[in-house]
Amino acid sequence: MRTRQRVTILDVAERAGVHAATVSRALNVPEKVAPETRARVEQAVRELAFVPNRAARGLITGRTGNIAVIVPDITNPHFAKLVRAVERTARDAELQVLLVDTGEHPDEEVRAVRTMAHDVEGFIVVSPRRVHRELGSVGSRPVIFVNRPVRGHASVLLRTAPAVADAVQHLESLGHRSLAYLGGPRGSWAAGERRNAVRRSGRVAGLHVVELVVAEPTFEATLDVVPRIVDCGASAVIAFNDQMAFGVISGLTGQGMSVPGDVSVVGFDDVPMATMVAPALTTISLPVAEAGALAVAMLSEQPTCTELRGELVLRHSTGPVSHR
Amino acid sequence: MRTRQRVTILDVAERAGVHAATVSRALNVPEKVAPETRARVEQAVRELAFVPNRAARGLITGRTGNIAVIVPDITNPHFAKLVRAVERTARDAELQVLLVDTGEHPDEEVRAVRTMAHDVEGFIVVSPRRVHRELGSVGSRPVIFVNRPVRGHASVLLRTAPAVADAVQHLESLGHRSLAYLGGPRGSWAAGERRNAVRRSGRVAGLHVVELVVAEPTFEATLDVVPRIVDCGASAVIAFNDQMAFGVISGLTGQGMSVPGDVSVVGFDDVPMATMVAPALTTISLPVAEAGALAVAMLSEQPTCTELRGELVLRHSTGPVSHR
DNA sequence: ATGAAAGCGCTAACAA
DNA sequence: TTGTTAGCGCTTTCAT
Repeated sequence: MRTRQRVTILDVAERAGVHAATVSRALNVPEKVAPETRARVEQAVRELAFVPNRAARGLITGRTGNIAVIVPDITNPHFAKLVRAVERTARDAELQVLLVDTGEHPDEEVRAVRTMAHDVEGFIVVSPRRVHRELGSVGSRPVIFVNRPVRGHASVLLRTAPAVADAVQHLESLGHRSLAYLGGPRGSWAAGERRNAVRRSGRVAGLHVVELVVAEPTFEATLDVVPRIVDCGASAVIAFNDQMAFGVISGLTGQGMSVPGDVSVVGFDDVPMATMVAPALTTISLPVAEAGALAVAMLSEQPTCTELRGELVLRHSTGPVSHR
Repeated sequence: MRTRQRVTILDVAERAGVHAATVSRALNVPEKVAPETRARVEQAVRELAFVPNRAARGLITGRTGNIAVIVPDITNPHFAKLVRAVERTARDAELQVLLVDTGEHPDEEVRAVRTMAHDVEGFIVVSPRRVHRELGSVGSRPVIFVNRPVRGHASVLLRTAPAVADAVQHLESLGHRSLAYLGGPRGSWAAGERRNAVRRSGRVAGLHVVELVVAEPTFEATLDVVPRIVDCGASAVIAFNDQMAFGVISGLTGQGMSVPGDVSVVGFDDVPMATMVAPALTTISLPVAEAGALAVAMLSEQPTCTELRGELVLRHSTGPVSHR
């Protein structure tokens, strides 16, 4: 027992004394309707508080007015920031956004793209891990990948190499000669890019770089690896993300060491908490909001691969090397 | 130039050698179609990877398969957690979720409810601030309010009174006699509920309670108010949320005071960072995920007002009063 | 148990 | 410039 829509284009047409098609034109191609008629239609629309049914419109035009954004975990401030930018930009373009949180589960991405293909004009997929090969080819809808280059598809990449070079340079100038790098998850494009950047910059700056593997890119998992940082004798640490950097600081201070007194720490992302902890975190800030806005814009353009770059933000978790 | 949908119910019908109506039945009311026919249809569906067009279906049934969730700021971990629960629960019910981030802007709520009424089966509105009176009455779609009771509408409320009583009791037993309460935003239901709870519990426990007003419920704004905490001589602080509690800790330690050595601090929400800071934050944890799941379920029920309760989580930002 | 036909609300050819 | 008509993909009476 469905209730019919309250006010349709026919009601507006009747009230304005014109045909439904004229109402449609007045709304979509106003320049093709006489000013006077248009005014009558517009008034009727206002009086009846008419809102066009997007589903009906989409059925014939193929344009649904929706886009989908697929993220691994909306609870992560990094992704939340991106989604926020996407939503804002989309709204300005009169698009609605469907959110999918995959819970880091790649299969869920495929399912979502499959089932939502009819309902959206495009997908923005943030998929740190390797994507299902099927993903790109499902449906005729454009897919923009964030931080993941995919052959034949558009993507926006957040490059950190220059900022990493700055960070390493910064540490070198503070007298550090040995650096530990805590890597990100295997298969993550960002993890690869950052690792390469650290290696290369370390070589250029003449620093000794020790790479440490962490089970998960989380605060807790990082705690476990802190003893190994101490063992390897590095006086500075770069961590794959801010949560991990917090873990390093927490673990170190828990052992009676001081940051940046004994060890300097650098993160990636610049999450809000970076300014709230003591010491405030030196980190590489990523233009996530720009990336989100850009992704929405790219939905209606030729597929390209665009790059944005992060930058080093100096705060108080880095300082001169200690000579003990 | 629209591209027609690749595979429609007609394609399936043709392949299965039946009428489109039969395919529709096989999919929606399988018991009304012969087992053998059903099997043929199901196979055709699989072979063609047919996915029904929800817009077309919704046009006739009135059920769009979408719900909308409206939050003030997805970037806030508190709301992100709720949205995540909503999305998960919705997916299990084969619903898609449209996300709206109002940026704390009440007008945006009204706009969203207006324009999306056709596209969704219901709204979940998280609106700490007072809602536009118009909001509830727009459209025939159900609206579930989170942390905001609205006459004639369903809501799910997160009660903290019992947990607050526990917290105050806890502080009292640690020897505290004077307590500062940092309130939340005016007009927020949660702010009112928490303030009343603190007042009442303070009275019951025989504590002196000083209420302090903070311009915004943020880390930065809280920093400004820290001197007044020190002035009023309270040995314990309860803050409206965890960000503010972090601000108190940061401001206090910045002045050379220690937490919990000199002052004990309690927050609300139990955001992930609560366990990552030093000292780990004693806070009142809210069942946000449950609230989100419940809200989705309530969408298809009679409007009621359900209450969930938070609970005190003891960590290390509270301790015995110092006698100096 | 299945088919035929109408129609949800809207847009887009084509006429007038 | 406006009206007429057809039809997007699907469900749902009503027949059979």
